[in-house]
Amino acid sequence: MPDLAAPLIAWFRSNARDLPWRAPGFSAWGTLVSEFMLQQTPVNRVIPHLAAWLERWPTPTALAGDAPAAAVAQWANLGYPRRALWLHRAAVEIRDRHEGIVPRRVEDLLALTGIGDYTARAVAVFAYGDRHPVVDTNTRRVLARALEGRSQPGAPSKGDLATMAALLPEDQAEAAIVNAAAMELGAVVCTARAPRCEACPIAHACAWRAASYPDTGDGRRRQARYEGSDRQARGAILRALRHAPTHELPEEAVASDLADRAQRDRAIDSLVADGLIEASGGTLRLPR
DNA sequence: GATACGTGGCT
DNA sequence: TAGCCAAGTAT
Repeated sequence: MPDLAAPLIAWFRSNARDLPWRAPGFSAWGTLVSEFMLQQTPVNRVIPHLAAWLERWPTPTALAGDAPAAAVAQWANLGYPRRALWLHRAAVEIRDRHEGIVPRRVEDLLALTGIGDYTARAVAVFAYGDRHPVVDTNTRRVLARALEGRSQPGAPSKGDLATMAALLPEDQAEAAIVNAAAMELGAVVCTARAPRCEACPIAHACAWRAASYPDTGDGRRRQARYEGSDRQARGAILRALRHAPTHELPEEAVASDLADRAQRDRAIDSLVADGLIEASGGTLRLPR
């Protein structure tokens, strides 16, 4: 296997974006919050929301002491609002089980609500400097191309972690950089749509390039249509509640513009089931 | 393992 | 413009 670590490290040292969570002294809590926000939301949309969030809640305990409603409202238009609820739950768990300190062990991080294989290792590596493989969608695409000669990765699997682990240098600090560099490369050079191979530090060792860029992107499912969907209806209801003075509104006033009554009721029921809203006496509100 | 889950920018 | 895409997780 070619040594990808050395060129990745060199490239990252001179090309890494100046992102807030890479600033020296950025807290583990800040890293955790940033990773929650970055779960499926683009970097540029996260940055201003992250700053506002940390100003309001500088510690897990501060967030845990506030109502879930405050978290869901502050989440604004970042998307997938259940992440706000999960982040609040994680803060409560950190306060109650870890004395208010973001845990360092992957096992403990995985036990927190809303944290999976990616986020647990991202916090352990980027906040605490420990040596673990960190694999996100960018890294999976980079590895699929460089090592397998495929244009897109296959389904996520535990094997991804083993593959990345095999590329990491022994040195802890360098291993962390390789993890970050693989993600960064996928985000800005080895992109899904129009990769900039002329700027790639590992192009010389890339199996996809050597194979003349075959299109192996078969079998990819299309994202469901959003316009007119139940998800859009949920979003409209939540947006109305976020903007309401006390985060509550009469059920009849919520999303009255939703033409499909059955769809509105479905959306309300599913939001209640998810814990994102509460319903009682004809009133809808964000969770207290 | 497939599916549900927001929102907005880009092509 | 309709579709693609974005630092995933839980069920």
